[in-house]
Amino acid sequence: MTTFSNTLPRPTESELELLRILWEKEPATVREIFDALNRERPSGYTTVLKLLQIMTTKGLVVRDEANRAHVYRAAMSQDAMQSKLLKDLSVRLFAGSAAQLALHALAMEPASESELDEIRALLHKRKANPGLGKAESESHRLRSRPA
Amino acid sequence: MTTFSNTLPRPTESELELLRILWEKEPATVREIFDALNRERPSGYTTVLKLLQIMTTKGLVVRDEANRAHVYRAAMSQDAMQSKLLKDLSVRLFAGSAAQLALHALAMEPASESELDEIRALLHKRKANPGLGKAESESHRLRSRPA
DNA sequence: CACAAAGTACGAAGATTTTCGTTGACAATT
DNA sequence: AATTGTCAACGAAAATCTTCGTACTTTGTG
Repeated sequence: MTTFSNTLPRPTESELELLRILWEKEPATVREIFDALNRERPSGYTTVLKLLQIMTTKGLVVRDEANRAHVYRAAMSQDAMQSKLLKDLSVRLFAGSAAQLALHALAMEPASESELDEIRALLHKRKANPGLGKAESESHRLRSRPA
Repeated sequence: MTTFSNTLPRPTESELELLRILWEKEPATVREIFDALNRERPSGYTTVLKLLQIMTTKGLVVRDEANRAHVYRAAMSQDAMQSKLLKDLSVRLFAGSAAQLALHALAMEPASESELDEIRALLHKRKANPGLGKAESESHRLRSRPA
């Protein structure tokens, strides 16, 4: 097979759309994904198929070819992808500060009580244990810059 | 006159790069932006110029043509753009929940004490006055990953 | 005035993304 | 076996993004 880069490329707009569906319904066939997508917006079957093929070569999804109708899965969990893209956006738009990003996001929209509680809990843990990210999987730690 | 759409398009990768410089230095001429960009990465003068022209037609920047060297400004403040793109990402990746997004971002990277304080203050205000944001939609499934 | 410097406008090539038509393989049904 | 329906593979067109060369214009200097 082609050489593996351990860093998956950033999904494009449409690719992300399919990933969203996949995370919801995986594992899924092209037909299933196609149907789900068309509940949101019109699109052709082969369009979805082609995209999934491209995403396969990019490593964004993996497929099981055992049966005639191939079965697809996302290669990266939604959680991991969220981290990845957030980090990306924080660099591009918030000078690398995820905290600034978070603050902005919080100010933007009301949160439910349970969500607020979760955040409070996180802040508590943070206070006791500052500088502890959740970078458990593949993500490396950032040096905290001069405060 | 060209018809005005009140919603600006999402800036592309390179466009965002120029916007970042603009927010820092605006108002600025092409030369100034070009110089600043080349402190980060190599690029041609006309490349920057062309991009700015495109961004002008898109409405992402506005320019003052009074003098020979046109002077550019971002059409949208950094703050507004941050909100816009964050909202966008929350829809595309977090089922519309900016709070979930914020939570994820917080968990990702250590924040400074002052930033944490800011967040605490915001949470306080939120508690006293819930539903202060824009949308009151309820869409969330909470998930705290196994620590 | 002629020349050089600095600027904008234009066009176009290359890369990537998005979309879909067509083809051929396989399977189920008659 | 012939017909009909489903599917993956392929190629290619259309749209968008990225980059830069070339040409023309304006300003300042001798």
